[in-house]
Amino acid sequence: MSIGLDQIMTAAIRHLNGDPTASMAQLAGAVGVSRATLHRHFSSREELMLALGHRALDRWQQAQEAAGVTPAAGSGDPDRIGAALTALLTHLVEVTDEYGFALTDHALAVHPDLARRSDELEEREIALYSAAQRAGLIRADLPARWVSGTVFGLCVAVREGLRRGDVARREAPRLVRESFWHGAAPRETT
Amino acid sequence: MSIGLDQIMTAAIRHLNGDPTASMAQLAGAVGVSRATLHRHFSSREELMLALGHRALDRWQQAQEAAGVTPAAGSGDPDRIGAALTALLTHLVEVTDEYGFALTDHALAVHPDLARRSDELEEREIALYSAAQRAGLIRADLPARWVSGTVFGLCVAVREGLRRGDVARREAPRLVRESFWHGAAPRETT
DNA sequence: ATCGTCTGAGACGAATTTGTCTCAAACGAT
DNA sequence: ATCGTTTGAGACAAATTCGTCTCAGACGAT
Repeated sequence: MSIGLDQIMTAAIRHLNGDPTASMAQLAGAVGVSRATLHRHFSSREELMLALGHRALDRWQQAQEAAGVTPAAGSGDPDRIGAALTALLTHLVEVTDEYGFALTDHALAVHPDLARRSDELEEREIALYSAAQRAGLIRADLPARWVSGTVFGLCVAVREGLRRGDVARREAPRLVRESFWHGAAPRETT
Repeated sequence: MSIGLDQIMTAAIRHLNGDPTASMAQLAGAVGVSRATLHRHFSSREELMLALGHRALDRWQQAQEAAGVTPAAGSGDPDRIGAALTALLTHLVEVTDEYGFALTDHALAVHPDLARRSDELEEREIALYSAAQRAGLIRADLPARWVSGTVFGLCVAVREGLRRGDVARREAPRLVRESFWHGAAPRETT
């Protein structure tokens, strides 16, 4: 069996998180495999990036499913929607930690298949934010699409913070949650 | 005089905002100039990118100065600090609109000079956020450095929103302001 | 021990990009 | 009209990356 696809992809992603422009040779080295072997698994660089992109989207999708995004949005139940939102944010932080480079990599955003899937996943989240607005959990004076954008922005912020060591991994979920819900203004202390 | 450096850089940045991996030939075409002429002004690609990076940082610095970031932080006056924060957010949105690609471009982040300047500018903003915390304008249970990160994240969100047409240009400042200060939770209606 | 499979090392050509160079044409100022 | 400057077009070599290929060695199963 030698080496598994998963190990290759995992190591490649880890390396790409640090250097998004790494060549196939660099990636092979980082994986601990010869360039020839890397090409035996992924016949071209684009194929590798496509696979990595799909993997990142898989994880994103799993995060949504684990949080019960779509069922919660359809239920209209404020409690379920609130729970789904909280769970989603936590899961998204984890995905960001693993697949951070995918957030801003241009090559991925350009690929039609990935873009389509990404849009699809985003729409599901927007549906959740819309449902949350109807349930009174999220303010209605911000477009749900923009709310989705702020979550994306917070993920980028987490990625940067983790990369530079400014943010402790165990603190990240709380920071995102607090910033997402309440921003930077002081809480109204009762 | 023929063509000015400013025009070249402006056109190059505009094009790089859409395609961050554009080659010198593509940039020359976008500028409306031959590749030879582009090389007469910037002897290498790295030199061009360095100049563009410095230009983006210039604009960022101008935004800070126009908002009076450092003086406000030093004054300790809550009113001045609050005004500086509001002004800063507005100016940052403008800079993001013009130099969005610089937010996430890897080549720029890697350059030592640019990284140093960027860190310096960020520290000034963090000083403002710290001062705002001491003045009670920003909650103290979030690290000032993280608050700076959220602003960065909101800028990335604005860039994406503008690029995809999800966010109207004139709406952007309000969205950023609201999200930064109060997040997505419904405002406590009095 | 042998066979089949997988791997690493490396050579190879193709394609792209970069930086340099030359030369002819266009342009403006005098 | 002429001179000096600037430009565009294109040729050129060098470097990098990519994808393919070959070949020898390592490995496990039988």
